[in-house]
Amino acid sequence: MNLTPLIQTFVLHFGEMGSRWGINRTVGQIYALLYVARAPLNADEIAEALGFSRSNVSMGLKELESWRLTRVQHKPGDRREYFSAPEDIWAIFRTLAEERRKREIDPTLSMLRDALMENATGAEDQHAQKRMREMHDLIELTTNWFSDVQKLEPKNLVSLMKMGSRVQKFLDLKDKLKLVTGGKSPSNS
Amino acid sequence: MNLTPLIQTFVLHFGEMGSRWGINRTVGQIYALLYVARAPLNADEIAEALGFSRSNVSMGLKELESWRLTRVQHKPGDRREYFSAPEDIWAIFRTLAEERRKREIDPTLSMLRDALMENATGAEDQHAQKRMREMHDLIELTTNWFSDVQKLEPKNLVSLMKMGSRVQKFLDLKDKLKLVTGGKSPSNS
DNA sequence: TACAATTTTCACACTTTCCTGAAAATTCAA
DNA sequence: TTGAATTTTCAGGAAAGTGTGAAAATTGTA
Repeated sequence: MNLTPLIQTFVLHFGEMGSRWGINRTVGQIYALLYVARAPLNADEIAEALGFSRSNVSMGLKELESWRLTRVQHKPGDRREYFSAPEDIWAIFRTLAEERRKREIDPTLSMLRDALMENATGAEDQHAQKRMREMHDLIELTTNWFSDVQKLEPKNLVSLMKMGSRVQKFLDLKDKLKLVTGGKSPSNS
Repeated sequence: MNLTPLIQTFVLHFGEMGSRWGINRTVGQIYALLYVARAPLNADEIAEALGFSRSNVSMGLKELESWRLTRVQHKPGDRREYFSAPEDIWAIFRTLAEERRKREIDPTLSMLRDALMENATGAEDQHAQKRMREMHDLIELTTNWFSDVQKLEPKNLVSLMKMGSRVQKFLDLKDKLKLVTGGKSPSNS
Protein backbone atom coordinates (compact mmCIF):
# COMPACT_ATOMS: atom_id res chain seq x y z
CA MET A 1 0.00 0.00 0.00
CA ASN A 2 1.33 3.37 -0.94
CA LEU A 3 -1.53 5.19 0.69
CA THR A 4 -1.09 8.07 3.04
CA PRO A 5 -1.48 7.11 6.72
CA LEU A 6 -4.70 9.11 6.89
CA ILE A 7 -6.29 7.24 4.03
CA GLN A 8 -4.87 3.95 5.17
CA THR A 9 -6.53 4.29 8.56
CA PHE A 10 -9.84 5.05 6.94
CA VAL A 11 -9.56 2.17 4.51
CA LEU A 12 -8.53 -0.36 7.13
CA HIS A 13 -11.34 0.73 9.41
CA PHE A 14 -13.90 0.03 6.74
CA GLY A 15 -12.30 -3.29 6.06
CA GLU A 16 -12.78 -4.30 9.68
CA MET A 17 -16.20 -2.72 10.01
CA GLY A 18 -17.35 -4.47 6.89
CA SER A 19 -17.48 -7.77 8.71
CA ARG A 20 -19.96 -6.38 11.24
CA TRP A 21 -22.15 -5.66 8.26
CA GLY A 22 -22.58 -8.48 5.81
CA ILE A 23 -19.75 -7.10 3.68
CA ASN A 24 -16.27 -8.60 3.46
CA ARG A 25 -12.95 -6.97 4.06
CA THR A 26 -12.01 -6.57 0.42
CA VAL A 27 -15.28 -4.95 -0.50
CA GLY A 28 -15.16 -2.62 2.48
CA GLN A 29 -11.65 -1.48 1.71
CA ILE A 30 -12.32 -1.00 -1.98
CA TYR A 31 -15.31 1.18 -1.31
CA ALA A 32 -13.51 3.21 1.32
CA LEU A 33 -10.74 3.83 -1.16
CA LEU A 34 -13.08 4.84 -3.95
CA TYR A 35 -14.96 7.05 -1.55
CA VAL A 36 -11.97 9.19 -0.62
CA ALA A 37 -10.13 8.99 -3.93
CA ARG A 38 -9.72 12.25 -5.77
CA ALA A 39 -10.19 10.61 -9.16
CA PRO A 40 -11.67 7.39 -10.50
CA LEU A 41 -9.41 4.35 -10.21
CA ASN A 42 -9.00 1.29 -12.37
CA ALA A 43 -8.89 -2.22 -11.00
CA ASP A 44 -5.11 -2.49 -11.21
CA GLU A 45 -4.64 0.69 -9.26
CA ILE A 46 -7.01 -0.56 -6.59
CA ALA A 47 -5.28 -3.93 -6.39
CA GLU A 48 -1.92 -2.25 -6.10
CA ALA A 49 -3.05 0.28 -3.50
CA LEU A 50 -4.70 -2.30 -1.28
CA GLY A 51 -2.39 -5.23 -1.87
CA PHE A 52 -5.14 -7.53 -3.13
CA SER A 53 -5.00 -9.81 -6.11
CA ARG A 54 -6.42 -8.52 -9.33
CA SER A 55 -9.12 -11.18 -9.32
CA ASN A 56 -10.18 -10.39 -5.80
CA VAL A 57 -10.62 -6.76 -6.77
CA SER A 58 -12.65 -7.79 -9.76
CA MET A 59 -15.04 -9.75 -7.55
CA GLY A 60 -15.23 -6.93 -5.04
CA LEU A 61 -16.10 -4.42 -7.72
CA LYS A 62 -18.77 -6.72 -9.06
CA GLU A 63 -20.26 -6.96 -5.61
CA LEU A 64 -20.27 -3.18 -5.27
CA GLU A 65 -21.91 -2.88 -8.65
CA SER A 66 -24.67 -5.22 -7.52
CA TRP A 67 -25.25 -2.74 -4.71
CA ARG A 68 -25.32 0.09 -7.27
CA LEU A 69 -22.72 1.92 -5.24
CA THR A 70 -20.16 2.57 -7.95
CA ARG A 71 -19.93 4.62 -11.10
CA VAL A 72 -17.92 3.38 -14.07
CA GLN A 73 -16.31 5.59 -16.67
CA HIS A 74 -13.69 5.44 -19.36
CA LYS A 75 -10.75 7.59 -20.24
CA PRO A 76 -10.15 8.43 -23.89
CA GLY A 77 -7.56 6.13 -25.39
CA ASP A 78 -7.67 3.80 -22.39
CA ARG A 79 -9.66 0.62 -22.49
CA ARG A 80 -9.72 0.03 -18.77
CA GLU A 81 -12.71 0.84 -16.64
CA TYR A 82 -12.38 3.53 -14.01
CA PHE A 83 -14.47 3.24 -10.86
CA SER A 84 -15.64 5.89 -8.44
CA ALA A 85 -18.14 6.42 -5.65
CA PRO A 86 -20.92 8.96 -6.30
CA GLU A 87 -20.06 12.51 -5.31
CA ASP A 88 -23.26 13.05 -3.38
CA ILE A 89 -23.14 11.25 -0.09
CA TRP A 90 -26.92 11.52 0.27
CA ALA A 91 -27.23 9.54 -2.92
CA ILE A 92 -24.92 6.87 -1.53
CA PHE A 93 -26.91 6.74 1.66
CA ARG A 94 -30.18 6.43 -0.21
CA THR A 95 -28.89 3.65 -2.43
CA LEU A 96 -27.53 1.77 0.54
CA ALA A 97 -30.83 2.06 2.36
CA GLU A 98 -32.78 0.92 -0.69
CA GLU A 99 -30.58 -2.09 -1.29
CA ARG A 100 -30.60 -3.15 2.32
CA ARG A 101 -34.34 -2.85 2.34
CA LYS A 102 -34.60 -4.97 -0.75
CA ARG A 103 -32.28 -7.64 0.59
CA GLU A 104 -33.08 -7.70 4.27
CA ILE A 105 -36.48 -6.19 4.92
CA ASP A 106 -38.62 -7.20 1.97
CA PRO A 107 -38.01 -10.95 2.29
CA THR A 108 -38.93 -10.74 5.96
CA LEU A 109 -42.08 -8.76 5.28
CA SER A 110 -43.04 -11.26 2.66
CA MET A 111 -42.49 -14.19 5.01
CA LEU A 112 -44.53 -12.46 7.68
CA ARG A 113 -47.39 -11.73 5.30
CA ASP A 114 -47.51 -15.36 4.25
CA ALA A 115 -47.48 -16.49 7.84
CA LEU A 116 -50.31 -14.11 8.68
CA MET A 117 -52.44 -15.53 5.89
CA GLU A 118 -52.40 -18.96 7.50
CA ASN A 119 -55.47 -19.91 9.42
CA ALA A 120 -53.99 -20.54 12.84
CA THR A 121 -55.96 -22.91 15.05
CA GLY A 122 -53.83 -23.84 18.07
CA ALA A 123 -53.28 -21.35 20.88
CA GLU A 124 -49.54 -21.43 20.19
CA ASP A 125 -50.00 -20.39 16.61
CA GLN A 126 -52.53 -17.76 17.45
CA HIS A 127 -50.16 -16.14 19.87
CA ALA A 128 -47.33 -16.44 17.37
CA GLN A 129 -49.45 -14.73 14.74
CA LYS A 130 -50.23 -11.90 17.11
CA ARG A 131 -46.52 -11.34 17.64
CA MET A 132 -45.81 -11.62 13.95
CA ARG A 133 -48.43 -9.01 13.21
CA GLU A 134 -46.84 -6.62 15.66
CA MET A 135 -43.52 -7.15 13.97
CA HIS A 136 -44.97 -6.85 10.51
CA ASP A 137 -46.75 -3.61 11.33
CA LEU A 138 -43.73 -2.06 12.95
CA ILE A 139 -41.42 -2.95 10.10
CA GLU A 140 -43.87 -1.78 7.49
CA LEU A 141 -44.55 1.48 9.26
CA THR A 142 -40.89 2.19 9.81
CA THR A 143 -39.66 1.34 6.36
CA ASN A 144 -42.46 3.18 4.60
CA TRP A 145 -41.81 6.23 6.69
CA PHE A 146 -38.11 5.97 6.03
CA SER A 147 -38.57 5.81 2.31
CA ASP A 148 -41.10 8.65 2.42
CA VAL A 149 -38.75 10.85 4.34
CA GLN A 150 -35.89 9.99 2.04
CA LYS A 151 -37.82 11.49 -0.81
CA LEU A 152 -37.44 14.91 0.72
CA GLU A 153 -34.81 17.21 -0.71
CA PRO A 154 -31.63 16.75 1.30
CA LYS A 155 -31.90 20.39 2.37
CA ASN A 156 -35.36 19.82 3.83
CA LEU A 157 -34.36 16.51 5.27
CA VAL A 158 -31.49 18.17 7.07
CA SER A 159 -33.73 20.79 8.58
CA LEU A 160 -36.21 18.13 9.62
CA MET A 161 -33.45 16.16 11.26
CA LYS A 162 -32.05 19.19 13.01
CA MET A 163 -35.41 19.68 14.65
CA GLY A 164 -34.96 16.33 16.32
CA SER A 165 -37.70 15.55 18.75
CA ARG A 166 -38.89 19.16 18.71
CA VAL A 167 -40.88 17.97 15.75
CA GLN A 168 -43.28 16.83 18.44
CA LYS A 169 -44.32 20.44 18.98
CA PHE A 170 -45.49 20.62 15.43
CA LEU A 171 -47.47 17.48 15.81
CA ASP A 172 -49.18 19.05 18.80
CA LEU A 173 -49.73 22.17 16.76
CA LYS A 174 -51.26 20.11 14.03
CA ASP A 175 -53.68 18.56 16.50
CA LYS A 176 -54.65 21.97 17.80
CA LEU A 177 -55.21 23.37 14.36
CA LYS A 178 -57.45 20.47 13.57
CA LEU A 179 -59.27 20.99 16.85
CA VAL A 180 -59.01 17.27 17.43
CA THR A 181 -59.44 17.10 21.18
CA GLY A 182 -60.71 13.57 21.67
CA GLY A 183 -58.66 10.75 23.18
CA LYS A 184 -56.98 12.84 25.85
CA SER A 185 -56.22 9.88 28.11
CA PRO A 186 -52.50 9.29 28.20
CA SER A 187 -51.25 5.89 27.15
CA ASN A 188 -49.59 3.95 29.92
CA SER A 189 -48.24 1.21 27.63
CA MET B 1 -38.03 -29.78 16.33
CA ASN B 2 -41.55 -30.19 17.60
CA LEU B 3 -42.59 -26.73 16.52
CA THR B 4 -45.70 -25.99 14.52
CA PRO B 5 -45.01 -25.38 10.83
CA LEU B 6 -45.98 -21.74 11.25
CA ILE B 7 -43.46 -21.16 13.99
CA GLN B 8 -40.86 -23.27 12.28
CA THR B 9 -41.00 -21.14 9.16
CA PHE B 10 -40.59 -18.01 11.21
CA VAL B 11 -37.70 -19.42 13.19
CA LEU B 12 -35.85 -20.74 10.17
CA HIS B 13 -36.26 -17.47 8.35
CA PHE B 14 -34.57 -15.60 11.17
CA GLY B 15 -31.82 -18.16 11.24
CA GLU B 16 -31.07 -17.47 7.59
CA MET B 17 -31.56 -13.74 7.85
CA GLY B 18 -29.25 -13.62 10.82
CA SER B 19 -26.28 -14.22 8.61
CA ARG B 20 -27.04 -11.11 6.57
CA TRP B 21 -26.77 -9.23 9.80
CA GLY B 22 -23.74 -9.98 11.91
CA ILE B 23 -25.73 -12.54 13.88
CA ASN B 24 -25.33 -16.29 13.53
CA ARG B 25 -27.94 -18.88 12.79
CA THR B 26 -28.27 -20.16 16.33
CA VAL B 27 -28.76 -16.72 17.82
CA GLY B 28 -31.27 -15.76 15.17
CA GLN B 29 -33.34 -18.87 15.69
CA ILE B 30 -33.25 -18.61 19.45
CA TYR B 31 -34.50 -15.06 19.39
CA ALA B 32 -37.20 -15.82 16.89
CA LEU B 33 -38.39 -18.63 19.11
CA LEU B 34 -38.38 -16.49 22.25
CA TYR B 35 -40.16 -13.75 20.37
CA VAL B 36 -43.16 -15.85 19.41
CA ALA B 37 -43.22 -18.11 22.46
CA ARG B 38 -46.27 -17.82 24.64
CA ALA B 39 -44.27 -18.30 27.81
CA PRO B 40 -40.62 -18.01 28.87
CA LEU B 41 -38.44 -20.97 27.95
CA ASN B 42 -35.45 -22.54 29.64
CA ALA B 43 -32.28 -23.46 27.85
CA ASP B 44 -33.14 -27.14 27.61
CA GLU B 45 -36.49 -26.42 26.04
CA ILE B 46 -34.82 -24.15 23.51
CA ALA B 47 -32.15 -26.72 22.69
CA GLU B 48 -34.77 -29.39 22.27
CA ALA B 49 -37.08 -27.25 20.16
CA LEU B 50 -34.34 -26.10 17.79
CA GLY B 51 -32.19 -29.22 17.75
CA PHE B 52 -29.07 -27.42 18.96
CA SER B 53 -26.67 -28.61 21.59
CA ARG B 54 -27.19 -27.36 25.08
CA SER B 55 -23.86 -25.54 25.05
CA ASN B 56 -24.62 -23.81 21.79
CA VAL B 57 -27.85 -22.51 23.27
CA SER B 58 -25.98 -21.28 26.30
CA MET B 59 -23.62 -19.28 24.13
CA GLY B 60 -26.48 -17.96 22.04
CA LEU B 61 -28.34 -16.77 25.09
CA LYS B 62 -25.23 -15.10 26.39
CA GLU B 63 -24.88 -13.28 23.10
CA LEU B 64 -28.50 -12.14 23.26
CA GLU B 65 -27.97 -10.95 26.81
CA SER B 66 -25.03 -8.87 25.67
CA TRP B 67 -27.46 -7.21 23.27
CA ARG B 68 -29.88 -6.68 26.19
CA LEU B 69 -32.59 -8.35 24.15
CA THR B 70 -33.73 -10.96 26.65
CA ARG B 71 -35.45 -11.03 30.01
CA VAL B 72 -34.63 -13.73 32.54
CA GLN B 73 -36.98 -14.98 35.20
CA HIS B 74 -37.38 -17.89 37.58
CA LYS B 75 -40.24 -20.18 38.37
CA PRO B 76 -40.92 -21.02 42.01
CA GLY B 77 -39.40 -24.37 42.90
CA ASP B 78 -37.39 -24.49 39.67
CA ARG B 79 -33.77 -23.54 39.59
CA ARG B 80 -33.51 -23.12 35.87
CA GLU B 81 -33.54 -19.75 34.19
CA TYR B 82 -36.43 -18.92 31.90
CA PHE B 83 -35.83 -16.58 28.99
CA SER B 84 -38.19 -14.38 27.06
CA ALA B 85 -38.20 -11.45 24.66
CA PRO B 86 -39.72 -8.19 25.91
CA GLU B 87 -43.45 -7.85 25.31
CA ASP B 88 -43.17 -4.40 23.82
CA ILE B 89 -41.80 -4.59 20.33
CA TRP B 90 -40.95 -0.90 20.39
CA ALA B 91 -38.66 -1.60 23.31
CA ILE B 92 -36.97 -4.37 21.35
CA PHE B 93 -36.57 -2.09 18.39
CA ARG B 94 -35.08 0.67 20.52
CA THR B 95 -32.63 -1.66 22.21
CA LEU B 96 -31.55 -3.10 18.91
CA ALA B 97 -30.99 0.35 17.46
CA GLU B 98 -29.01 1.47 20.49
CA GLU B 99 -26.77 -1.56 20.47
CA ARG B 100 -26.12 -1.38 16.78
CA ARG B 101 -25.26 2.24 17.15
CA LYS B 102 -22.86 1.47 19.92
CA ARG B 103 -21.16 -1.32 18.01
CA GLU B 104 -21.26 -0.14 14.44
CA ILE B 105 -21.67 3.62 14.34
CA ASP B 106 -19.78 4.98 17.31
CA PRO B 107 -16.43 3.39 16.45
CA THR B 108 -16.70 4.81 12.95
CA LEU B 109 -17.58 8.28 14.19
CA SER B 110 -14.66 8.14 16.54
CA MET B 111 -12.27 7.10 13.79
CA LEU B 112 -13.57 9.88 11.58
CA ARG B 113 -13.18 12.49 14.31
CA ASP B 114 -9.59 11.44 14.84
CA ALA B 115 -8.88 11.56 11.14
CA LEU B 116 -10.38 15.04 10.91
CA MET B 117 -8.12 16.31 13.69
CA GLU B 118 -5.04 15.49 11.61
CA ASN B 119 -3.43 18.41 9.86
CA ALA B 120 -3.62 17.28 6.26
CA THR B 121 -1.01 18.75 3.94
CA GLY B 122 -1.09 16.89 0.62
CA ALA B 123 -3.91 17.44 -1.85
CA GLU B 124 -4.86 13.76 -1.55
CA ASP B 125 -5.34 14.03 2.17
CA GLN B 126 -7.18 17.30 1.96
CA HIS B 127 -9.66 15.80 -0.43
CA ALA B 128 -9.97 12.71 1.73
CA GLN B 129 -10.69 14.86 4.76
CA LYS B 130 -13.38 16.73 2.88
CA ARG B 131 -15.07 13.42 2.08
CA MET B 132 -14.64 12.18 5.61
CA ARG B 133 -16.23 15.32 6.98
CA GLU B 134 -19.24 14.81 4.72
CA MET B 135 -19.55 11.28 5.99
CA HIS B 136 -19.04 12.28 9.58
CA ASP B 137 -21.66 15.01 9.40
CA LEU B 138 -24.20 12.79 7.72
CA ILE B 139 -23.77 9.97 10.19
CA GLU B 140 -23.87 12.26 13.16
CA LEU B 141 -26.94 14.10 11.93
CA THR B 142 -28.78 10.90 11.12
CA THR B 143 -28.00 9.02 14.28
CA ASN B 144 -28.71 11.97 16.55
CA TRP B 145 -32.00 12.51 14.84
CA PHE B 146 -32.81 8.86 15.08
CA SER B 147 -32.15 8.73 18.78
CA ASP B 148 -34.08 11.98 19.31
CA VAL B 149 -37.08 10.66 17.49
CA GLN B 150 -36.91 7.39 19.36
CA LYS B 151 -37.44 9.27 22.57
CA LEU B 152 -40.97 10.11 21.48
CA GLU B 153 -43.80 8.11 22.96
CA PRO B 154 -44.56 5.23 20.59
CA LYS B 155 -48.01 6.72 20.06
CA ASN B 156 -46.56 10.03 18.91
CA LEU B 157 -43.88 8.30 16.92
CA VAL B 158 -46.53 6.33 15.09
CA SER B 159 -48.49 9.43 14.21
CA LEU B 160 -45.31 11.14 13.05
CA MET B 161 -44.45 8.17 10.88
CA LYS B 162 -47.90 7.98 9.44
CA MET B 163 -47.52 11.53 8.23
CA GLY B 164 -44.66 10.36 6.07
CA SER B 165 -43.33 13.07 3.85
CA ARG B 166 -46.35 15.25 4.52
CA VAL B 167 -44.28 16.37 7.47
CA GLN B 168 -42.76 18.68 4.92
CA LYS B 169 -45.87 20.82 5.04
CA PHE B 170 -45.28 21.46 8.69
CA LEU B 171 -41.73 22.45 8.04
CA ASP B 172 -43.00 24.98 5.52
CA LEU B 173 -45.52 26.12 8.07
CA LYS B 174 -42.76 26.53 10.60
CA ASP B 175 -40.78 28.69 8.20
CA LYS B 176 -43.78 30.88 7.56
CA LEU B 177 -44.52 31.30 11.23
CA LYS B 178 -40.97 32.33 11.88
CA LEU B 179 -41.08 34.68 8.91
CA VAL B 180 -37.61 33.51 8.06
CA THR B 181 -37.31 34.57 4.46
CA GLY B 182 -33.55 34.96 4.00
CA GLY B 183 -31.38 32.61 1.93
CA LYS B 184 -33.88 32.17 -0.86
CA SER B 185 -31.32 31.01 -3.44
CA PRO B 186 -32.00 27.38 -4.25
CA SER B 187 -29.12 24.96 -3.91
CA ASN B 188 -28.24 23.08 -7.04
CA SER B 189 -26.17 20.43 -5.24
C1' DT C 1 -10.37 -12.24 -38.46
C1' DA C 2 -6.35 -12.07 -35.46
C1' DC C 3 -4.47 -10.77 -31.38
C1' DA C 4 -3.36 -8.08 -27.48
C1' DA C 5 -5.41 -5.87 -23.50
C1' DT C 6 -8.47 -6.42 -19.97
C1' DT C 7 -11.86 -8.69 -17.14
C1' DT C 8 -14.07 -12.71 -15.21
C1' DT C 9 -14.38 -17.37 -13.63
C1' DC C 10 -13.08 -21.11 -10.85
C1' DA C 11 -10.62 -24.82 -8.22
C1' DC C 12 -8.09 -24.94 -4.37
C1' DA C 13 -5.57 -23.62 -0.25
C1' DC C 14 -6.06 -20.91 3.67
C1' DT C 15 -8.61 -18.58 7.46
C1' DT C 16 -12.36 -17.77 10.23
C1' DT C 17 -16.51 -18.94 12.31
C1' DC C 18 -19.67 -22.29 14.10
C1' DC C 19 -21.14 -26.13 16.82
C1' DT C 20 -20.49 -30.02 19.77
C1' DG C 21 -19.43 -33.11 23.67
C1' DA C 22 -16.79 -33.47 27.62
C1' DA C 23 -15.15 -31.36 31.53
C1' DA C 24 -15.10 -27.58 34.77
C1' DA C 25 -17.52 -24.23 37.34
C1' DT C 26 -21.40 -22.48 39.67
C1' DT C 27 -25.59 -22.56 42.26
C1' DC C 28 -28.63 -23.91 45.74
C1' DA C 29 -31.08 -27.14 48.82
C1' DA C 30 -30.45 -30.15 52.46
C1' DT D 1 -20.19 -28.84 53.44
C1' DT D 2 -21.99 -32.17 50.16
C1' DG D 3 -23.84 -33.25 46.05
C1' DA D 4 -27.21 -32.94 42.48
C1' DA D 5 -28.92 -29.69 39.13
C1' DT D 6 -27.70 -26.39 36.04
C1' DT D 7 -24.70 -23.41 33.40
C1' DT D 8 -20.36 -22.19 31.28
C1' DT D 9 -15.97 -23.01 29.16
C1' DC D 10 -13.16 -24.89 25.78
C1' DA D 11 -10.52 -27.98 22.47
C1' DG D 12 -11.12 -29.48 18.26
C1' DG D 13 -13.82 -31.23 14.15
C1' DA D 14 -17.05 -29.39 10.62
C1' DA D 15 -18.72 -25.87 7.81
C1' DA D 16 -18.56 -21.50 5.67
C1' DG D 17 -16.13 -17.76 3.86
C1' DT D 18 -12.06 -15.49 1.75
C1' DG D 19 -8.27 -14.66 -1.51
C1' DT D 20 -5.17 -16.36 -5.11
C1' DG D 21 -3.18 -17.72 -9.56
C1' DA D 22 -4.05 -19.81 -13.72
C1' DA D 23 -7.00 -20.26 -17.36
C1' DA D 24 -11.04 -18.84 -19.94
C1' DA D 25 -13.82 -15.29 -21.74
C1' DT D 26 -14.59 -10.82 -23.40
C1' DT D 27 -13.52 -6.54 -25.56
C1' DG D 28 -11.69 -3.43 -28.80
C1' DT D 29 -8.32 -2.38 -32.48
C1' DA D 30 -5.94 -3.08 -36.53
